[in-house]
Amino acid sequence: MKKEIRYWLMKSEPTTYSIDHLKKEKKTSWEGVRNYQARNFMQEMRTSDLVLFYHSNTTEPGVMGIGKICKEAYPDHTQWDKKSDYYDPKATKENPRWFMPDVCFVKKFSTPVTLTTLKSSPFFKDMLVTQRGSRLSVQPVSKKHFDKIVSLGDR
DNA sequence: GCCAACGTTGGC
DNA sequence: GCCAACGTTGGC
Repeated sequence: MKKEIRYWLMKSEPTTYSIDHLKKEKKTSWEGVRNYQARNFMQEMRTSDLVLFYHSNTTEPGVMGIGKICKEAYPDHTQWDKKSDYYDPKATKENPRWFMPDVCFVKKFSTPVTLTTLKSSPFFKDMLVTQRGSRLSVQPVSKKHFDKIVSLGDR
């Protein structure tokens, strides 16, 4: 069976969870996503897929480094936790609504690839993240965009 | 802190 | 099933 690596972009607010947190922990469960489109993308993710780790809602939003999917989507336990911000009263154990993969650390860029950089080049103009009003926190990325961003960030 | 863009909710 | 009201995201 053919197995092709796919590429993704995942947003996180650095005050909540930054690339440095991931670097230190090596691995994290991507809990808290409460958007169906983002959830569906996470369910498509396969082990070894690569992820652009993006900082949102910060002074310089942009891609900070690379992660890798190290466990495929499974139910997000915070949906059942009444004390959690991510609690969803409509989710049941029999019928979980929300799923998350585990993401492992690969590398932190020496040079972050900022949203400004991405927006300034026509090469990236059809990326979802550069489109105005794109709030989607988990997005597919093409190989050409992934490779280019890595070449800009990792040097 | 503002606000545009977008997703979700709920009344009808 | 429509759509107005509301809540959230996230750049600036």
